Amino acid sequence: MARAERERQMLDVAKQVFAERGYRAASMDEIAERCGVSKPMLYEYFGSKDGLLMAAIDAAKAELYEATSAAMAGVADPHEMVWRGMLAYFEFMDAHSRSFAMLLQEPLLGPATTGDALEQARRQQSGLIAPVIAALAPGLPAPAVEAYTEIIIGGCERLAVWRLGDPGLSAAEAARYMTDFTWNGLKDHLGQPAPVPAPGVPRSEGSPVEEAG
Amino acid sequence: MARAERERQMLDVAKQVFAERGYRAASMDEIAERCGVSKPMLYEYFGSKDGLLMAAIDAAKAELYEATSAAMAGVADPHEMVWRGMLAYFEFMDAHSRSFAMLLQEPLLGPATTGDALEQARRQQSGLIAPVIAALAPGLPAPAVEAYTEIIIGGCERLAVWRLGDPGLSAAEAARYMTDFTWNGLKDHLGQPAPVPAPGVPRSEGSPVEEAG
DNA sequence: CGGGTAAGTTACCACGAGTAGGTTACTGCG
DNA sequence: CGCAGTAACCTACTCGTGGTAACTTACCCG
Repeated sequence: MARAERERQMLDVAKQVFAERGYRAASMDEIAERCGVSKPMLYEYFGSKDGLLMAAIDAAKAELYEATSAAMAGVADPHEMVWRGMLAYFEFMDAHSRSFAMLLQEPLLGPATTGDALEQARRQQSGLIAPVIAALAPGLPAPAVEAYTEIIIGGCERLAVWRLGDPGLSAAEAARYMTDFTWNGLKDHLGQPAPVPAPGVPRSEGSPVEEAG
Repeated sequence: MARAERERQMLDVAKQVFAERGYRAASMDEIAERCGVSKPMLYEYFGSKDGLLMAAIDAAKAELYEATSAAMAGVADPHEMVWRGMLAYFEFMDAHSRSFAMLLQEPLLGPATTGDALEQARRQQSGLIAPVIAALAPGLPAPAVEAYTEIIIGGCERLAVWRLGDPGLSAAEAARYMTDFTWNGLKDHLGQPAPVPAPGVPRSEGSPVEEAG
């Protein structure tokens, strides 16, 4: 089998196995076996288990970037642009939930480089978002633009992960909440301040500080 | 040495080693050695490497909860309350950056359960935030409150991680951006829509889709 | 002193990442 | 045709590290 073809096949199988088992529990032996190939071939093509993961992330990153930027391209109204981008983002997460759940949800494993790879993906997203914000709020200083961009990205990620465990929120609804919050914050919803229950007091489920041990 | 004392010592050493090496690269042998104890003792006390990590996370979680809830307790004004909570959060991250960087930044490792543990920590935070939002915006439907809460948590995390690589943003500034964004979104900053550069066109660093291979 | 228990140890196993070195098979060339 | 070179590929191994079984010491209590 030709190199390019094998490489593609290996990547597909790897993505699948990683999604099924999680990165750590996935074994190179299994991936190799499912490819109908022996382990050293994987190392020939990807160098290491981390390398294989990185390649999978890079591929996903490219797909995500393509999906979101395509959705935003050619839209004139910035409000609409953000909406389209957000919607594309959440729909992409729906379509690839299995693999992205692994990336965003299961924390900590990583090859140190994995974090960097995800960080790169975020930089791509911030490259899409920041210009829109800057264009919308010309008076906003650059650091604020950057900070808001990060906040938006974090909000998107969190909402995406949260949605994995709660099927009651469609991609469109998530995108709507996100855009709404981005534009208005809480401002549009403010009523007269009601009393806020004091934190730190034991609640019905018991104090969370205690339940740790 | 008494059990409680040993346990505490082991936890301290483990946190340190995890922070130094990262979870994956940290070996149980090294942790044991640095404790001046043999490996099976670690297993006696924590069951597994994951268990040890979980214990460390639980401890950090409790500390974080305590710090933020203490900062918010006894404050009457909700606006002020959010500000205090955010500030406490970012200051906590400053103080514990090494360990929390590992938790939030390095993605993927995990024991499947680690993700759950972090999720629990987020639930604690959402337990602090959601009531404030609900109190502030009495008309806001519950699902929206939940969604906004997640967005805020995600924004905080992202900003915290981002700050790790960019020392130019103080905890107070981060907290200010976060509260400002939470209250106003972009609304307060909107100018007349300027033209937004179209996404998807190659930029100076080259197309990110290409740079993957 | 003797028994029970809790802290602690050595010496091991299993499993999975990564590698050395050899084998097949196809291509191009005299 | 026969031979060299090369590229895909495999068997069989090493080694680090998580995890465990079985034994040893030391203390407390009657």
